[in-house]
Amino acid sequence: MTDVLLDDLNPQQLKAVTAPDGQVLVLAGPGSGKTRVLTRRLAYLIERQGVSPYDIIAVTFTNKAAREMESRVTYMLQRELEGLWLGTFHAMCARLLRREANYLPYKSNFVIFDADDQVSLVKRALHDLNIDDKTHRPTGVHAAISNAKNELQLPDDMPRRTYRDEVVARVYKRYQELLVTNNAVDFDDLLLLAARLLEEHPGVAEKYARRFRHVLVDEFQDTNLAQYTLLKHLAGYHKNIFVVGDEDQSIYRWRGADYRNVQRFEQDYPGCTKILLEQNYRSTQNVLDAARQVIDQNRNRTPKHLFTTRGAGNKLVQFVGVDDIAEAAFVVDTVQQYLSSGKASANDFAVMYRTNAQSRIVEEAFIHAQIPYRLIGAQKFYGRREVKDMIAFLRLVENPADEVSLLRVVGVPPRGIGEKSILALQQSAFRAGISAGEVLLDLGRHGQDSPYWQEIGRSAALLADFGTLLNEWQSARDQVSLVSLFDRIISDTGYEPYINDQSDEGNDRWENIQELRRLAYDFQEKGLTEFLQNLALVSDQDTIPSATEQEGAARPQGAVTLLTLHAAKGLEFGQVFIIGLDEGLLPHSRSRDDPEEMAEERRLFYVGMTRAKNQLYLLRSERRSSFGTWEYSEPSRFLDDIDEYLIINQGKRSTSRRDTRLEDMRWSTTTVSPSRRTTYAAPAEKETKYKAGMRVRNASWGEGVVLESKVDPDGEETVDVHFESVGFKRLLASLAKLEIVS
DNA sequence: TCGCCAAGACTTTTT
DNA sequence: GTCTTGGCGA
Repeated sequence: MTDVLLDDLNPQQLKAVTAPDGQVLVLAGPGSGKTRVLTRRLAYLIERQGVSPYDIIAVTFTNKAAREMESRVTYMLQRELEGLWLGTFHAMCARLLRREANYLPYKSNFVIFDADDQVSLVKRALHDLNIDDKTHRPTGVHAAISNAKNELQLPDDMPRRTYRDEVVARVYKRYQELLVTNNAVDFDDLLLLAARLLEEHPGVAEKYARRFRHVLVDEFQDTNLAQYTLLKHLAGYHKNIFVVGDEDQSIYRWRGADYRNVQRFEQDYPGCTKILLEQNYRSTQNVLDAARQVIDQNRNRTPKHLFTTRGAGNKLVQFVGVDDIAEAAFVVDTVQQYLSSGKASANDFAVMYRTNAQSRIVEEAFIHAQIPYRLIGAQKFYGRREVKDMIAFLRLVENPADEVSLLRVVGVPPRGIGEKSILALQQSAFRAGISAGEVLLDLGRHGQDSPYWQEIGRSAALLADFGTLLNEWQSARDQVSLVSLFDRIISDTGYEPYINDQSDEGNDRWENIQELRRLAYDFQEKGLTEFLQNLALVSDQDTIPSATEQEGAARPQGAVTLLTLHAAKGLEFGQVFIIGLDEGLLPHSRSRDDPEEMAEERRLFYVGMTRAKNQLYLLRSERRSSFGTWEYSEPSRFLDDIDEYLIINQGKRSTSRRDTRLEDMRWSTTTVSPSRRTTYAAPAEKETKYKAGMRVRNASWGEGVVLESKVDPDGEETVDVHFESVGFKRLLASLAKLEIVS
């Protein structure tokens, strides 16, 4: 009798999945089956313990994790999970707050402000308080407010030890007032308001605590105080809380995450069951050993001994480029070698870096080599101006009080409404004690009969026109589908000709609008409110296809993934390149003076290393371009922690800038054929450069014997070599840099 | 009111 | 080097 739910679990996993009621702390090393344990636990509770999905809440940090968990459990149990609360912390809090909005100064259809909105609101607050935004930069003040919120502090709770504190507290207060008038909450508010709601209204807290017989939490090490408090309340009655995490993978300290919540958990629940998952199913032992040598330098953690049955595997490869271009060239050449030998497909590779700025040079190198790649993060889609415009229109329809959105689109496309008109509108709204949006709607409805028409004066007609549009959209919202509303807005505003000037960029912008429209299509039934919430709470992170999605026929050859170390958490790749292992970059210079920050940099490196299944490449370069000049750096201190016997040093290579420029010129010609890929190739002679029996040397694999060499019609020479170190390899002569020994 | 141009800032990570 | 912001002229 087989048991699909439990049979394939190792003893520790089994113990976790089938743990009795109470508090369970699962410390799961990288690749130890953390997600599997969590999903099986959920399935186990429902299927074997007879717990109704309605009585369970499961929280994650990303939408992707939530989706994956849901689909796996649904598949496993072959049933829908009616009533289950499963989603990100932010989404679960939004759901709670919308339900309990009568306890809050918000209407239940509040909108969620993203980072940009938040900063512009801080700007507004600074302006209102006559504070100079040069000495107190909006982003900095916002960060301080955000930190306070993560610590559950309201303006009056904040310490005021310096003048700066004083300013921040005042701005925070004003900022919060503005949010209320906009009927908007920010990311941090979702957590803060939910936590405080439960704290201040025991009746509400009890309602949810009684309902949720089981609380499940993913990535527990990344919780902040607000989240921890929230969980405590949610699990306050039944006290069945199952958390999974790994202190060593806590990389969101700057967002308020406190890995010590793991220790706090043990103190708060002395009777909790603690389970360590140490068997790794992902990497080779060499990768694990190296990663352990790095992470063992950190203190205040539960030591783990990760092991695998996969064997030692290859050693790590280290490479030092003379500059960042050589560094990128090494990555691309190496990938190229794998691809042409057919040993791997492009989606087996990932290039990871500390800062987004590092991606550009790697991107260029991949473009030149014509290897498809996929860039994760860096605000690719949702940060686009046209996308934000459209979202702002929709948000305005949903919530006319949203002045940030109103100001964004009132003059888009230009319709004769400028600074003066806006000021008149705002003053009029202020006098009437209502929002600017409401004044606009009234102007639209009543035209010259509106009480505001007179006092606004000259621009009233233009404002009224826009108000009319807004009114029409609002009624369309209730009558037609979301996508129809979307189309209405575009045609009413003449948005298409405005952004699409038929240039490449214009078409690109229009494409983005179409993409957003496709997303709206998925919310035809759920409606505008849900759509907007989803837009606010998804990130580009969530666009990373999961392993199962990747295997689909959609991408036959796949693409190399380029992503930050932060974005890499939870993913795995056959071959991983970590670039920029320089002091100042990894660890980042901003972390130099703070031991806690430094420890986090180390964890970040650890997270990156443990993404590798088969091969890990560690790269740095002696100098890299920054702003236009060269910056020189020392090797990262983290490299010193890895024993030499685990590393093969590939030495240096000097792909000079001149080479790349030459490449540029070739690629800019009009025709691009696949054979052009071989620009590095030796002169097109039919004769092979390498002959069977020759002894050759290669920087990575040392010496070997040529077995066979052939030139294809493109002039590309393929050499088969048997190396003493690694055995048979098929190489492109143009890329392999083989040196003839005899 | 709008669009263009120049100066300045920017690079840590993001739900 | 590139993107954003702000100032100025039409």
